[in-house]
Amino acid sequence: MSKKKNTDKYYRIIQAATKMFARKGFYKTRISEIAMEAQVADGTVYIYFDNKDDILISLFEEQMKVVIDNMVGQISKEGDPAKKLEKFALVHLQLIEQNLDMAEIIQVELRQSSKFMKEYKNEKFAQYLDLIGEIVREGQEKGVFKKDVIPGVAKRAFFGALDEMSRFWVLSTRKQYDIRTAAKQISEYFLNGIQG
Amino acid sequence: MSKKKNTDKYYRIIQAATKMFARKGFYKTRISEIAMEAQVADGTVYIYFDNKDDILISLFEEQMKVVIDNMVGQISKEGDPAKKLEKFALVHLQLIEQNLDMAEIIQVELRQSSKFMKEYKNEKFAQYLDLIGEIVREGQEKGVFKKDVIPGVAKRAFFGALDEMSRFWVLSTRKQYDIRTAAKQISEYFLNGIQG
Amino acid sequence: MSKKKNTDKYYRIIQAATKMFARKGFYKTRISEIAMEAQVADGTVYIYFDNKDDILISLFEEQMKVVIDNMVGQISKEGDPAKKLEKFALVHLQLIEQNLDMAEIIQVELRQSSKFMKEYKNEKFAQYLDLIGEIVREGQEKGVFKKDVIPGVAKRAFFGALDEMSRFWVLSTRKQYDIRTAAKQISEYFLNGIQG
Amino acid sequence: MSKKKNTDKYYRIIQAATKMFARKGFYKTRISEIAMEAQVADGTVYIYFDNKDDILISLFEEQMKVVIDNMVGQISKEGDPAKKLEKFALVHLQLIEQNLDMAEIIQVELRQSSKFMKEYKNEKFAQYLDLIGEIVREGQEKGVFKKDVIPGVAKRAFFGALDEMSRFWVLSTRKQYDIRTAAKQISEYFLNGIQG
DNA sequence: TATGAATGAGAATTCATTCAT
DNA sequence: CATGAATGAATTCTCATTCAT
Repeated sequence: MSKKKNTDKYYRIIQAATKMFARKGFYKTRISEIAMEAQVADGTVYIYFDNKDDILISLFEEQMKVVIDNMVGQISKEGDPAKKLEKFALVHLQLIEQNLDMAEIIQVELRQSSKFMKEYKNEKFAQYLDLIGEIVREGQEKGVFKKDVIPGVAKRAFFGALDEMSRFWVLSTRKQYDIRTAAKQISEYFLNGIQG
Repeated sequence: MSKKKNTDKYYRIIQAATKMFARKGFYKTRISEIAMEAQVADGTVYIYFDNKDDILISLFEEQMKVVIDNMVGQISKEGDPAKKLEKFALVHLQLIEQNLDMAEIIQVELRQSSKFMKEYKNEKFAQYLDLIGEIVREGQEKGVFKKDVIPGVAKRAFFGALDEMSRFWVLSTRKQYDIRTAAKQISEYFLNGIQG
Repeated sequence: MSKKKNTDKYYRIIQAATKMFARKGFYKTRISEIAMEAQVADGTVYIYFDNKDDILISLFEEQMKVVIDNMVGQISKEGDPAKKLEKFALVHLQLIEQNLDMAEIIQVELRQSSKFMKEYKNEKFAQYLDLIGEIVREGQEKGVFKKDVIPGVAKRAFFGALDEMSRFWVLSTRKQYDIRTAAKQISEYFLNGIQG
Repeated sequence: MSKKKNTDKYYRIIQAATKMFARKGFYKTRISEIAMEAQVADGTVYIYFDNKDDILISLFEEQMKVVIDNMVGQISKEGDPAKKLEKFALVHLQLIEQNLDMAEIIQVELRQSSKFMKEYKNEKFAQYLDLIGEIVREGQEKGVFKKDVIPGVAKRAFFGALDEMSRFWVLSTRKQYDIRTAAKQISEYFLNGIQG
């Protein structure tokens, strides 16, 4: 009964679910709507996924794989930790912009994951967050970041700042600031503060 | 037909819902569970609220009123914008700590609000966010914050940093850092950056 | 626990119920609506009536008392059975016209009585119907009506003709025929037939 | 989303609903009872019908289609308008007798239709009534019915007479008159009157 | 008597999931 | 593999009725 992956229909369902979850939310989205959007029968969804929860998790992990790989590739090109943080901010916001539906799901639906799926340990997200933690640690080792900065706090603060910014992006219809500006601002705050 | 407010039962239901929504999430919480927790009959819930959505909204607005008043009072005691930001961070995390259930609902359930309640304009949240925006603007006017900081970005970045931090708090069972430390760290990043 | 009758509130509730049942139907009418219309509290309704069914029955019997007395009085003025039938038709339609709400309840809601109130024997209605039966019998005895007419069939046929006519009246917004015309036509059909 | 018709289950549900509505009335009948009677799951009912109202309407229209076709066929065999009326009376009562459940629903439940279904325009019934109106008009044209008879009144009077008669039939447990007698009597009243 | 807040049994409807074809 | 009709458990909300004040 193991589910088939990496097939055309599997991805069509993932795509359809991404779209529908983003539009209507996880709970308000019907399996039949996903099936219709994916142009398959309702029952077919259950050939590829165990249940509704499984669609959400799969969708998330599938995309985070890509996102993390992408991010790791981009960051590793930079040597300087400060540049790496700047790059992270930019790439993060760009990824959001390129995949608004996915971004909305991560921000809105997946927050609930701890509630509705007790067993789901969101490792992919921890991994993503740690990319920031690693940069901070590296900066401290190289002596360019303050020693008293706590990486576990800093990574959350930095990610949170980006995340809140992107929520605004996702939800607002007309974008007031361009991505480069926002990314630049946020990394600047973190690196040098707003105090002048 | 207008619903009774400011009565004992009204607040008992709000309390019960806060607890249950935090534990099980909005969708997984049954009206009957809220009623039982509040020690009223199922039908009684509908004397005080229009429907399940109304409970969530009411609960949120009721608490935000208190939170905003509280925060405004605390900040106004400080004269220096930098001190105000520090204070905001500390008070925010303290409020979270004192009301973990409410915090969880705001962070997890209310994010969905834009999905399941198209009409609900979350003005209280915008108001709260603007408290930060105002501090930033004030700091710029006083010449203590950099001129090129965009208040609309900074307020989100700062709130996001605190919010992500507190999510970690809310969700993790054992607290690794104390609140004062976290608040101090985050405001320090924003004021002076992590670069040293 | 016997219910008080013949009081101001009792009649106000009867009036309110008549209006609401006619507008919305028995099942769709809420006790609270009747109470509001009667300007009494919900609980007060139960001081005067046992339950919702009891309101419908009381309302019906209360009005039929008046209707039957009225009809008996009017008919007894006529000596000729044919004239009596004519009179019956006219008075019936006039009563309907004067009390459209009541008419609607009799025609629509009370038809259901045998369904929702197994125990309710609609004696008042049988009594009303028998007024016609009596006229027929009298006419036969006097030798003015055909001997082979079965009074039990004739009374139903005559009443049914009037009733269907008045349903049309009650339900249609603009009246196409005046009452005297309709009453005259119907009694004419019965007395002399449409064949000519 | 469009409902399936003309399937085995569709008709089984119609049959079950006809039976239950006739026995207990529309409001007192539970969907679960209809489902059980039809030997399908509760949810299955909603595959074939939008809601409870829709069952009642569908049931009625489905049967009226048959009744009207049947009646038209029978009447057209007669040439003489008087014979046609006689035939109408007989066939109407026979149809009632053959389908007591349906008859009860039409007489009792559907009277409420104008109340609980504001939008439902009972066209099938108007059509049925007009069969009588047409016969009357035809009779007048052929010079066998009086000129001053108003077809719109006569059709209601004739139908009402039959309808009231059949209500008696439907509701009474033991039948006192046979159908042919009743039909003969009623059409005789209309054609030649009871006056002799 | 009169009130109206509270009750809680009850019912329509939904929708994730299954499984015969 | 794919289908989609069928299932039936589950849940919100209603409203007649009660009863403490």
